[in-house]
Amino acid sequence: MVNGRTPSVKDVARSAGVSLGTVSNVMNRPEVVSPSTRERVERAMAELGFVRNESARQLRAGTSRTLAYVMLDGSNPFFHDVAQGIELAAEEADLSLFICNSNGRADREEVHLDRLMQQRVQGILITPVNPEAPHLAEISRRGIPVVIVDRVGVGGAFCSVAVDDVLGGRIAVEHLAEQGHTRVAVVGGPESIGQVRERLEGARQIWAELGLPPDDLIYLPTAALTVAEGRSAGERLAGIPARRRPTAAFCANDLLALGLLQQTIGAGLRVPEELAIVGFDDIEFAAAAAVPLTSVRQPRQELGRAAAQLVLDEATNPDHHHHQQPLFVPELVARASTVVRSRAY
Amino acid sequence: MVNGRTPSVKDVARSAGVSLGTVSNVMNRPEVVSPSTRERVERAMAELGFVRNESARQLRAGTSRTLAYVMLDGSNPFFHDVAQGIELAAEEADLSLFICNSNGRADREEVHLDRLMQQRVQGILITPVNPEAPHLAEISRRGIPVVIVDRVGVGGAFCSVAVDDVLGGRIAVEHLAEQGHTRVAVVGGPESIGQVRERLEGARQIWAELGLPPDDLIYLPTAALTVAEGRSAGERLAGIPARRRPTAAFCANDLLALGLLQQTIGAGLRVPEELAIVGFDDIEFAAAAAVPLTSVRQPRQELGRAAAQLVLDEATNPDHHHHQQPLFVPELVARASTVVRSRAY
DNA sequence: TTGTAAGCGTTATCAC
DNA sequence: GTGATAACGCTTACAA
Repeated sequence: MVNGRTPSVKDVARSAGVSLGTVSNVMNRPEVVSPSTRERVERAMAELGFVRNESARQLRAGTSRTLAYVMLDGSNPFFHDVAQGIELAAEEADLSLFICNSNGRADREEVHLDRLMQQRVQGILITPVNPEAPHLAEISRRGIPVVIVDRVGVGGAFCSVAVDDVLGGRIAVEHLAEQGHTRVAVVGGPESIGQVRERLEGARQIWAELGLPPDDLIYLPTAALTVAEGRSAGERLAGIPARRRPTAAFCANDLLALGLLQQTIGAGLRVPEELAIVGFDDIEFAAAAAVPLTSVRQPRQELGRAAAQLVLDEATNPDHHHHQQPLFVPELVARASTVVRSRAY
Repeated sequence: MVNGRTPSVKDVARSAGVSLGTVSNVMNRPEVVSPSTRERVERAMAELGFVRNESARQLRAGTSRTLAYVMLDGSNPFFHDVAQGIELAAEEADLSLFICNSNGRADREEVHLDRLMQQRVQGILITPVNPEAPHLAEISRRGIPVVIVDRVGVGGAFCSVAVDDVLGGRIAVEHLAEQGHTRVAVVGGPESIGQVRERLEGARQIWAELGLPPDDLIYLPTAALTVAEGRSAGERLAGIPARRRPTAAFCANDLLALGLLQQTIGAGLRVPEELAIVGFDDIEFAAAAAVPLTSVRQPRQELGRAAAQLVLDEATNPDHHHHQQPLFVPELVARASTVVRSRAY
């Protein structure tokens, strides 16, 4: 603290009896300054409590040290796990991570993106409300690397990291069919969400391939991917006459599945004996449910980590030209909500 | 885009045929520039795709437009709800929010705080690993407002926003006593976490006041506040001989309670008939459990919002001198995990 | 109402 | 190995 002001390189230089450039060298290329002066400078820094001003650094250097992730739904732990993976990768690259949450609203998303551009972040990771929204392309055109997370960018306009959602829907329903179910509900919505669309599509595909009658795959649409909507779907399910009622349900995500599970058990039905349930994402709370939930596992942290690596490559590697769109393979984790005897978590 | 470079105020000025200062005025004090020039400038900005450089702004203006929150545990939804409350308040003040996660590790916390100081954030909200750590006081001394969230700052050194944890422990155990329980387990740890210490202390206080024998309040320590530790506590509980076994448990947070609930139901016991369970925090997943969980509710978003207001007050109000430490009153939300008939969510 | 110019704290390019 | 010095893009007096 120098005279009420927070100390600058200039103050450090004066206090250490060296020039301003030397102080900068100590911070940015320590190998170029002699050990003795370096030590003197470092002591001065410590004494004055010098903290480098990142704005000035960034302005001069023209390069920021932060990445950003714009989440789609902050109340879904899935996205926090993704964020955690990004954070790990960012940490390794010695970068800070800005986490924002659009809460599924396009206008909030735009506000956040706007701010991030002003901050000149080094790259933006985003699970977008709509991957085709023009502002995303616009940002990319400005030279800020954009990577779509948990969704495939359209037309190869961006790098993206995602899981094969269609395949995910297939293995979920295939698993139910293997358990002998011949009337299955698919629960999810709104279909404006791409992930939902594809998971449901996968379910329908495999159902047809298995030669099962289309009418026995019953679609229960929901207004959102939330626990509450899962409960409401459960009530609708209960309203179906017993001989037409599905014996199993595939939910487009774990939040829905948890809600459905709660409603079902609360109504006195046994899971999986009277209703088997499969979720999607495999968040931690899926395994922690009273009846541990079978779920289609996404490699949550890995998704984030891979996305961060892609964005860094695009930011720093001059011959990053063709956008990459790796698709991870989802994996079914069978637990007690579909398998009668197993108590495995 | 000018010449491959991202356009600056200078470019806008030239393109609009005005001076650089006028462009700045359009952004910062539009009322001072005539409508016609303003419109001309705005058109030029749009045409060039001008985006203000926040680093430069911050460097010159000496004031940053971001707040930061350092969470204690990113895998606990409670903290995300707090963060959401902060974000709402930040949004209203037109500020960005940096979210970091120390994951309970002091070293990660320091790294984050260091970065935040370099960014010259306007204020730091933190649920610290240890509120007495010297680096917190150090930051505060430098003039960056620090507000402790979900914990009371020691010795009035900081503003803080928290819930009365002792009271929370009291109402939880009082509720169990009212339901007729006379042997109760308290589950939680490590005691190095202040919140845990106080919640357990409240439980012991009321137990003594009710005149119940100390030996009938059985402490089951845990190594962390996680679902897995809750399960493990459940196993230990099951190992207690039936006539000594508690008929109810108070868990220091909902994650533990959820784990305990799962283990208990998985072992074939009925909740609440054979074991009643109370959690703490009232995260969304508490209400969503198969047997909806009774919990001590913290006003999660409100906590964040209040903390943000405090930090802003400290940052902008010159006569913010005495640190405020509002204590919110926790509230018991009774659900099916303790109350036999109720199916209320 | 508009224009001019002096920095903000840092980095990087040169001479020394 | 070290020390001046010119930017970086913006805000804000102050002058016109």
